[in-house]
Amino acid sequence: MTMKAQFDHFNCEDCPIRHRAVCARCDAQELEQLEAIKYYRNFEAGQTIIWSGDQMGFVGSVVSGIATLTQTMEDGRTQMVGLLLPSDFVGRPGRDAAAYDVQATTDVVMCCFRRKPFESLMSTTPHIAHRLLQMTLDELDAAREWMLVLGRKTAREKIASLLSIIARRDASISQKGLSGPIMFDLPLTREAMADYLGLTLETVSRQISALKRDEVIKLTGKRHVTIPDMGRLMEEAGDDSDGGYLN
Amino acid sequence: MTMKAQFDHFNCEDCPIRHRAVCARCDAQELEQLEAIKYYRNFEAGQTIIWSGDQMGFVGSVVSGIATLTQTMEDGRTQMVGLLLPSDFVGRPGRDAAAYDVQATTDVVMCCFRRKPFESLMSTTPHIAHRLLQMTLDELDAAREWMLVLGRKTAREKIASLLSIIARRDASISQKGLSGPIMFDLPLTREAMADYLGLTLETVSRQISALKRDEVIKLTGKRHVTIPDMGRLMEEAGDDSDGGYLN
DNA sequence: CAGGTACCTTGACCGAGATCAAGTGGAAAC
DNA sequence: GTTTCCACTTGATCTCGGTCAAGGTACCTG
Repeated sequence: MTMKAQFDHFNCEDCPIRHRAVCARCDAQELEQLEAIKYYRNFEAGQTIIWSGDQMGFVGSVVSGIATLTQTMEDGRTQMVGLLLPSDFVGRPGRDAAAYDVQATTDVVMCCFRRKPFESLMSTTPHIAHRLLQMTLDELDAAREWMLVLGRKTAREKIASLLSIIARRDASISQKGLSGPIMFDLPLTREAMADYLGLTLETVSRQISALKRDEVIKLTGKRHVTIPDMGRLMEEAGDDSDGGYLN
Repeated sequence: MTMKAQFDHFNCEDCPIRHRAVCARCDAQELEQLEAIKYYRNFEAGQTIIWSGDQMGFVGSVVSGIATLTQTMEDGRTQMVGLLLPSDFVGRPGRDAAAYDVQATTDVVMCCFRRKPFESLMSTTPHIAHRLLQMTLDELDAAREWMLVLGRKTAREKIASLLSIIARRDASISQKGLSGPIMFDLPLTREAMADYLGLTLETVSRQISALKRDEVIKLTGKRHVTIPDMGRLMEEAGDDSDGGYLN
């Protein structure tokens, strides 16, 4: 309920995702054109932002909060296919109907662009199309890394992989680096983690307990995680722990 | 050994993937610029086209044959993360080192573009960038469908899903439609199917035998498949069998 | 404070798919 | 023709993670 009004409108110049979102490369004049077709929408934790199959009147960016992309089979089995963080893009230009459910896992603010005007803007300003291509290629890489997790990793490795992804993302946002202990809050319930990793929530819970018992992680409450040794966690994830590159 | 010379060079105008590849939208003048930086390369079945980590001097399109994108863990577990068919794009503009292994599963002809010139061409001709965005978005959708298969489907459903993907692709290339029996040759070994689906080759073999026993498919030899009833197969895959849309 | 609810943990048991092992079939090689 | 090899099949057994079930904990609300 609090502080929502501040998002009813603000300038692109002051936008917290200005330098990472689909508009990152736009110049002042292009931003102006975007401003003309944009509007903000707020969603509460748990709310469904888009239902699969819905007509898409808009595309847009996550400004703050975390949302999930999920696919559901007729019998109810669900698989998360995307985790949307601030600056991530929602929707597909040129597509009428949504292909996935989009749900807010925390309170979410979205910067929406009316779809048709956005599409024509895209065809005239290469900066937007080019940035969107770059972001889509990154997402494709992430999806492929995730496929290895889903197809070939054990439950323990899956949990360790998820934790290391979240840890790296947090480190990259907060600019803290990966040496020394890392702390963060899990933005997902056990069930959402299970849907992410192709597991059941019971298995997620058991493996988190096991990693805690083995001192790979520390837990404060149920959501606050401390990682004393990032290298150790990455070994558990089955990843090359040779430092690696920070995106 | 036979008939390779014909691919040493031919005109883009006569190219079998002219209307589907990254160059699909290019006009005559743009094609000319592409011609100047392109060359053909032939690979034999089983050959590795690109090793993960290699410097990428080129990007390109599969002209004919089938290749796979795979990721491998240190202990040897491998997961296929992409199946490359004629017209599919290989490589990522702007990236120096290959992220995945690319292997030819049949004899493959590639149309390669030297990377640096291709990148600068891309920034001047929106037709290429736009087509690449479209293809990347399609690949991302395919990857997400695949994530549902890997994370939530049973072994039997996985096999049925793979067969239905191949069947639909063949139908779309040969323009035969999906009513009536469908026939095709499996382009993958049991092991490659296992790597695709996150299974072992033994499980793949058993499930194929089971689908044959239950008359969902017919086998002639080990590779030639006949699908008497596509709706039945899609039920087995756990997909909505409501006809669906053909891409 | 009691009661409810949402989220999480833990235990007991079970089964789908992995693992280990042996055998088959067909095509190329000698 | 037989040897070899590779892709594949099938069987026996094991195990990881799923299923079912019973609490536990923190935070609401009345």
